[in-house]
Amino acid sequence: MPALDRSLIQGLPLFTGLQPDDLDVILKAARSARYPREATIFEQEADAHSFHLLLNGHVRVVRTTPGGDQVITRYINDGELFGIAPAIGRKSYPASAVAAVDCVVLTWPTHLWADFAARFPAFADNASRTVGARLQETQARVVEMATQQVEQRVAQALLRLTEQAGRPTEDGVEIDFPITRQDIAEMTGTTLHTVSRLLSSWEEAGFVKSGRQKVTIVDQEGLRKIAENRHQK
Amino acid sequence: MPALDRSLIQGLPLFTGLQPDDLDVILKAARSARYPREATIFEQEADAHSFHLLLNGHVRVVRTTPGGDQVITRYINDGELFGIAPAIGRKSYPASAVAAVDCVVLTWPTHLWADFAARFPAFADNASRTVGARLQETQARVVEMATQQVEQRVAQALLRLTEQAGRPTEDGVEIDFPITRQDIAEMTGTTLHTVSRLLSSWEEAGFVKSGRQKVTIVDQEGLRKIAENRHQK
DNA sequence: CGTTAGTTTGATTTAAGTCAAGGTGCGTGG
DNA sequence: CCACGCACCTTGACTTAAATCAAACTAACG
Repeated sequence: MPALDRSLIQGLPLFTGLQPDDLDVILKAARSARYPREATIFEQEADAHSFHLLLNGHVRVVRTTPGGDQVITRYINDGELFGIAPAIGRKSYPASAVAAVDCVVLTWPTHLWADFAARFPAFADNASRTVGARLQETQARVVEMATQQVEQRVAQALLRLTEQAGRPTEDGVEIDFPITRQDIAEMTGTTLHTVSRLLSSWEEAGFVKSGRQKVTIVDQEGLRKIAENRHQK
Repeated sequence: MPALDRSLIQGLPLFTGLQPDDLDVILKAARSARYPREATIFEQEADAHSFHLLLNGHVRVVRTTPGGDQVITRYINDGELFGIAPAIGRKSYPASAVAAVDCVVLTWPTHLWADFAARFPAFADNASRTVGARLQETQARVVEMATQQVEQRVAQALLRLTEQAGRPTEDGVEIDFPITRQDIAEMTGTTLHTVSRLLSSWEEAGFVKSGRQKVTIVDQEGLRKIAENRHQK
């Protein structure tokens, strides 16, 4: 196995403040793996033996309820940590992680988390900032779910996706991985039917273009008006 | 001003693993204050100059949306940190904190967070576990909002409140601070009318007793059946 | 080229919000 | 100490957003 090169990770926010030597130490302990589209990286409730960093690709984090409903907790993008349950004292993963496209992932055994945190304060710091940021985001989402209508939530979700995973095309900004109506429904707490109707009507109004597992935002400002409930009905 | 005694905080999970001397150092930097019922401890969007520990009482954390809707993010109970925005790299508070009853609060200037974290690894660790736990909780709440009906969410909210702030009485377990129908609505993303109707029907069924700003859970198991959607309609 | 996963759209139902009006317990000021 | 007023609570009637039910269409993949 060729050694992993530190250039893979040295630009990442997670590792700012670390010495090149530190990166090498960290990388030496990592295992890298590829996951094809739709492969499961880890399973909800499974023993949390590892934590992960997404080098390349997009990962869907999904919680399944006892009743069988699924909710997409978040999408993980290039350079982000995921499956960090162990870091916050959990024995098992609270959600499953599935590759939305072919992915390259670095993986470390859980017990190294504490080592890294102790040895590299900047790492501990950055990681804790990551968790903090996710808490903020998640709380914002609770507020959204509590106060906004489906239409606004779906518009907001699309805007966030374009920010995090948008790829400019001639028509506008396309979400850079395959995403179904069902996926969008699971992100926003609605049904695929409602999402389909919304996309149809937005397509008619010229805000988006969409097809099978594909959404392109044509008019961000227009969508933002919907998200903020400032548009003409 | 009399020095704060370390016995005030030494039993708290937040400080496990710290030496008595460490506690003294930490306490020496704290300012303690009392807040009467309904007093604002800090305001959303305000400059986050301090972080806080609730010694005694109950604090409501509330987010207000641009549209003026309010959502109760969480209740803080004895011994918990709050207003730790600075810890996760925020400049301003993302929510307001209001005393639900008369409260005693320890307060430190924000800049000490980094000092404490650097000087007392156990503190950094415990705090980071706290943030992690809140992330878990908040994500669970998103799932709830996305998949459960109002009835189940309200039942669940009451069960959580009794766990965190229940006081046994002859009738059952009473929530240990004044709480309105509106408050419960703001915790669960519904309206005071719907909460009122639910409480009325549960009172009739013998699951709860409630009055002005007061709720007592009489039959936890019964409520749990509702929360998990296992009850006879 | 057939099968299946994903999508669309119409019709109907329903959970919960909104609108409206009174009722009631409690703290305050006279 | 009492009564006045306000904050909180209840309940009925109606409306509506979004779910559910149902069916057909279509793109991609093997």
